[in-house]
Amino acid sequence: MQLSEQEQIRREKLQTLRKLGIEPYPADLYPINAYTADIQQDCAELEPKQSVETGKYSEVNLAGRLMSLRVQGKASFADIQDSKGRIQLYINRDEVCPQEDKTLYNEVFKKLLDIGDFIGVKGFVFRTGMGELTLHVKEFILLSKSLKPLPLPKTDKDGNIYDAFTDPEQRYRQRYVDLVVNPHVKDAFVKRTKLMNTMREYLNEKGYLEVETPILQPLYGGAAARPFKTHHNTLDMTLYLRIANELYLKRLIVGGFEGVYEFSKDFRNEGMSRFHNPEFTQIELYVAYKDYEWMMNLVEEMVEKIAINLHGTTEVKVGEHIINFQRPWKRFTMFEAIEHFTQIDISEMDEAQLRETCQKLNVKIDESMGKGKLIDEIFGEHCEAKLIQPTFITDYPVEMSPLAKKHRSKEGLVERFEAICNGKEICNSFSELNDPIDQRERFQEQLELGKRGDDEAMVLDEDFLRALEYGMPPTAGLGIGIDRLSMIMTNQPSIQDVLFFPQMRPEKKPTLAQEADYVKIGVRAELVPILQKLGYATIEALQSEENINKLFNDVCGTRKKMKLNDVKNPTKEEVEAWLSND
RNA sequence: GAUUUCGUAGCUCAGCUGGUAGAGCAAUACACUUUUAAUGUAUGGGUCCUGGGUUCGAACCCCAGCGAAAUCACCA
Repeated sequence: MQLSEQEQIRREKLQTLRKLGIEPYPADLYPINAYTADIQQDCAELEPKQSVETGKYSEVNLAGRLMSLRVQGKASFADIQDSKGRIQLYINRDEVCPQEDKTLYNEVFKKLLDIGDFIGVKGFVFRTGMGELTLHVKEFILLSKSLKPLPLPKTDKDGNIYDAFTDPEQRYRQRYVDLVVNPHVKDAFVKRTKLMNTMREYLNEKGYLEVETPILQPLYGGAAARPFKTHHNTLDMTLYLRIANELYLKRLIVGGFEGVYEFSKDFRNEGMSRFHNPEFTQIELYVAYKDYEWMMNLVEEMVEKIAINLHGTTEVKVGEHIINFQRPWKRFTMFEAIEHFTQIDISEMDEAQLRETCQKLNVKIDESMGKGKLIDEIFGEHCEAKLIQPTFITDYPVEMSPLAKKHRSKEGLVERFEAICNGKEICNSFSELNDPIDQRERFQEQLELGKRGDDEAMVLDEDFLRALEYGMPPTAGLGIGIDRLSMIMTNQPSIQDVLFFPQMRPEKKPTLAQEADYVKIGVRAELVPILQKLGYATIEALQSEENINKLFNDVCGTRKKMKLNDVKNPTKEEVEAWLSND
């Protein structure tokens, strides 16, 4: 691998440090007694030019990454960044080097440290004449040397950011760098975890059990989606990565648990977009003896609580909108919503009339779509995006909800709701179908849809039906997309901003030849850097060079250019030998 | 999967009509004891994404490929 000039310089510094008897990667632990953010908070009242003389902040031990270095002769300023924030350091030559020998300051600090290095510092807190809260350093130690330069955004006093590290590809591929140089990125992830913790606490308090169910499933089910397929060697059988855990959690309700939930990584083999990652997280919750009306109240309460825990208020800014999660949320039946946005009442229509309506409304349809799918398309096309404030949509057509219980009073519908927020579904819930005979028929209808060409139709799960036949109590079920909800709660426009490591195409690695590969065809090891410099990164590239004279001249010229005076030029016969293929 | 846009130094980006590759930050050297986007002076740093083509000459025009983003389709 060709190193950039800056990377080479840092490697040389590494050697110089070792020569000075300083280990750049020491093994000992480093004791810490304070964090930058706490100092900023606790010493906010300190006046300019005043120091903390007693207590914790008169003897601070901090550790973190060096993020800025402003050398000013015998004194220097630097910024250190730890897990909680940043603080300025003041380093005076004669204080860190009280003896004659000033190497530690002049050489180690000024020349051998780089931005990105981890250091530990000891000192006291004071405020400079310029008003900056600062740690006056008495001692420092290198904890870990950084060999690659960080992309370094700068912020001026008005808060304008320059040279920000913004390229999405690099940010997602090298999230570690993104997190170091873009502090707000960290914030979104902290909020995401807080969101999940809020849910967990809320559900635990109600006495529901957090459980784990299989990710590798012999039959995938519980949702309409294409799965990932894998293979188990010993059993010699196909397994699927789960697309949902619904059917397993319901088996647990059959088994006698009153409430179970799982934060479940699910996998769907479909397109990617800023709303879709192949693996994503859902929470699913099932509670016995409840119905979907009850579940709606739970969702409202839980999500309102999340907003308050994360933001201290029910109002959350999302893009252009302020979304208010305060209870109660608006409720629409699906037919009401469609009528509200299109002025068309479709509640009494048959399939043919629905097709006609779709055409009138410019909704794209195809032959495989049944009645339920048609209604869903109209809703998706004309209603969903317009629902910004959290809204419950209730009572879905039975055809698109094969696991939901038939509506207690409305023919052709099921007891199901979704919560829509910022134009996107954030949860899906229903009174669970617990009539095993009805459930079998619904699976069979799915098989029919599959035959009509719907490649996301569900498969029939005999074991699940057997479980239902033993009896499942009336149950309310819920699924909430954690990633989607996190996007809203942290005001991020893309799912990749709430996933640490979003799925990406593999980085293309040019298959660079190793030194040994060059040596194998007769190149002296000391000449390898020259060939790499010339751009012959692979043996093939080298051997496909037809002009021996040119190669010979280039090598000799480059040797001179790189000032490799100790390296002997190859003879022309030598060069010729590299290119002969044997 | 389709369309559009983008790919130039470690980072952010200029680069005119095709004519020797540029800036700021970062790096290196020197100066500087409270600076803060520190400053001043000097220096080094490039597979212009890859491969073809057109041309006397390509970062620039054409074709193909790779990667990314946005929009759309499928989906949560």
